[in-house]
Amino acid sequence: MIDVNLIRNNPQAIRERYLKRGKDIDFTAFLQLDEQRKQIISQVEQMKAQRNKVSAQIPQLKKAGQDVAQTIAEMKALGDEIAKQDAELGKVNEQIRDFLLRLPNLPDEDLLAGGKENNQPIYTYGQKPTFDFQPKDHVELAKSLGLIDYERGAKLAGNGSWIYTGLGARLEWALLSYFIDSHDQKGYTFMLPPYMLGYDCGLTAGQFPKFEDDVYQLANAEGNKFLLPTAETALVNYYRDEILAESQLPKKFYGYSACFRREAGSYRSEERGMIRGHQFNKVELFQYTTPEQSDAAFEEMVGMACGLVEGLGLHFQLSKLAAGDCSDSMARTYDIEIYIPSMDIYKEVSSASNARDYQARRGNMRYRRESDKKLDYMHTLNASGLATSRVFPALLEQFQNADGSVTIPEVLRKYMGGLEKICPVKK
RNA sequence: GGAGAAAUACCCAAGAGGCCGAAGGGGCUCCCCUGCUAAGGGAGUAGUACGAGUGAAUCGUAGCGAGGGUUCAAAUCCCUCUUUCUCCGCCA
Repeated sequence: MIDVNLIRNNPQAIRERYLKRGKDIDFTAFLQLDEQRKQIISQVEQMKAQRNKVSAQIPQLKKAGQDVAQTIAEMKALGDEIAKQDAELGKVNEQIRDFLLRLPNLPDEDLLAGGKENNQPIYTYGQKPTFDFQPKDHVELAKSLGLIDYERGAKLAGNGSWIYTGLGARLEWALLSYFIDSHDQKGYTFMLPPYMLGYDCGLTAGQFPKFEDDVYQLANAEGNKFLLPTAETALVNYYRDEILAESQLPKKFYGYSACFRREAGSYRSEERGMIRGHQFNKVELFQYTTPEQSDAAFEEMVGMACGLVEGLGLHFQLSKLAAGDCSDSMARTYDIEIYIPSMDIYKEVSSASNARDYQARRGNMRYRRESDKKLDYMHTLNASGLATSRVFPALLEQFQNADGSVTIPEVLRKYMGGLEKICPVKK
């Protein structure tokens, strides 16, 4: 949610900032509603003040032995009018709230306008691997090495599901362990959140009400629960409706969770195997900061995510996303795109974003400033660190050898009993 | 899943339709006394959101877990929900 005053003060300027996202938003009707709201509030509060005043007098009049029937009748009428106006106000407020909740975040000023085509690669690590043999894609590799069972995954849970088996499970787990150890060394606190979250979590994160269909809703759970699409959705709600002291910030967390996404209507046919599934593993970095701290925090988190991929020795590029390609809740996003040889494209394994105060406003998460003791909204930031299930296929493809084996990166070996190489299984 | 109890300000806690924005403690802040890591006395201590006003002050409205309802008037009565605790059952 953005600051309403921005719209009140200069709707044209805000409209222009949204145009960078490719969204033309007309605030005329909203501003009328906003005026209407103020009018009703003034009226209804005057009436309530009157009612409070007279109600306080009634017991005194009674004590004095006066007849209060007439006064009570008047107050009854006033009460009815108040109820009517309150209902009207409720409706207006609801419309205002809905409008604001559906507004995306304002993109940072320095972002290029437009969509994907205007994303800018700003850093590259390593280079495209070259093979003096016919390289396999990750699906073939995972099968021949006995790491993934796609068929039985589909048998159990349908298209878009797979099962890690044996060394495949070990490798996935090794990646997670590597990420976890790295983040812990940087002073981030490990969190394991619930996977089933209440509706308000989605509201704060910015997924709801606009993108309710992107997640799995739990039909017979108590309350309005859904399966989290990322640990961010949980972590961003940790301090919902709370006020922290400035000295407590920044708060640095990372969480692991399986992530569940419907991916309805996705490009699954061109994305074989584990590139896009309904369930995948991801470690997520998260920070709560003051506005002054958030730029530095963003750089730190991008750096950590890049560091992980570099530690694995995988070729990737870092892209600064154009305004229209940032997700709705985010003011700026950098993607780490890892190279997938079989597709000859770069695929996102990490998305680092600064939401600024957008999520904090939705979740009412504030801090008290030292300087003037006033309350202000925190900034929230997140970065995948990393999506294991995207790194896995890139790793298989980039580190495959002519004999069909895959070399395990140095940093993962201690998590796999020192194993250096995974070799094809004999049938 | 079944039965019961509870939710009040930073913390503990009173409160049972109007005199309650809320007694009393504790803590914290300031002041006095004393004088020196003790004790005593006094004062202050909802924060917040919204509206009006404005450099400010100030006024109003909401707010006793949340949301509804009854009433001229609700912390107080009624309904729904959430959370916590105790007991039983079941289970990793």
